[in-house]
Amino acid sequence: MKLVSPGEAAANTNDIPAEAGEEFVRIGEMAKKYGVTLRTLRFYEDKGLLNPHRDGSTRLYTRRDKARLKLILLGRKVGFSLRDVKQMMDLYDPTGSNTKQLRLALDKSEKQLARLQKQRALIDDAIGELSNSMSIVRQMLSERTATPQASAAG
Amino acid sequence: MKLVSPGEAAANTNDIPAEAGEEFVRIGEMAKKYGVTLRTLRFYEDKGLLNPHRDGSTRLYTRRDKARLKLILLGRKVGFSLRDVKQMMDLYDPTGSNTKQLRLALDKSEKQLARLQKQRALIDDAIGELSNSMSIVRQMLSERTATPQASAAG
DNA sequence: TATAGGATTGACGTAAACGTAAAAGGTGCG
DNA sequence: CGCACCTTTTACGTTTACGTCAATCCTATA
Repeated sequence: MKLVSPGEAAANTNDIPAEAGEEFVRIGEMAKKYGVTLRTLRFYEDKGLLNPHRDGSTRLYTRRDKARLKLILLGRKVGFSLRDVKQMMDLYDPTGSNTKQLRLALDKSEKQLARLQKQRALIDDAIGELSNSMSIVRQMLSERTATPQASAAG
Repeated sequence: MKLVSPGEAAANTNDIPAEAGEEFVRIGEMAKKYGVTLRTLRFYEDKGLLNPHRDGSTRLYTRRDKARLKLILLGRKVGFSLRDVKQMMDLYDPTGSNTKQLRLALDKSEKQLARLQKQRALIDDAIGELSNSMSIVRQMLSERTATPQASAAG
């Protein structure tokens, strides 16, 4: 059932050669492993962020895809758009020093950091205003609740 | 040109009676005054958040509309959706104590406060991860930049 | 063989808050 | 008179990251 059943790697209908460490997983497992939906994985592929192999029409993900997905998820976590992530990933060259990629990443990161800090400021601001309003509302409510003492009760 | 020109309120083509304090402004002024676009004001009206009077087809905003708009903008600032804002506003009753309205507002505010705090936590998290990644990238870049010392320069 | 469980592609739907274009009417000024 | 400027309504477009069918296919299993 599972292509990467723990310990066994033979007697499979598919022709996938279990060449030392070449572990393929299908979309369902991949999704569970990283806590995303199938739709998400297909979407990322559609956007050019992933490029799983195919067995016929079935997607097969290798550890390369896993590494890429990890990067995507990290990128999303820190607030990059998928476009940004793709732009950075597209610069990756396994044969070079990737200086350009690193510089772009650093550049984008600095900007993103600034955005995050601004966002935090906005949120702090909002929290302040909201707390303020809440205390006022509480005040108004307590006035409506605790005054039947002076006026005629009822 | 302006319906509420400073000091003068007569000699106007429109039949708007300048009855003590009843100041009407048209959409353009209203927009400038609160830093929103015309589209925004029409949109809010379409969503039932505003109900300006009409002179024929021309919208005329009174201070009541201004008060409502202020509330809307405050709501948006603290992160409420327009639906939330409307829901709270719709409970307003000028003849009652508005206890229900206040309770709803307080309830929504508590939830929103929780959301904001969660958001802040996420952002702090993101800032942490991002800073982390950045220092790593900087490290990698400095290794690529500062090593022509050992290898042949170039 | 029937059935359940995965997998595929395609394509419309969703959320929020407007942006923007189009086509037209009203108004004051020179 | 004519033009600039403001306003109107209608309605599709934008953004981002998927959700949610729908129809179909393949495969392992009882």
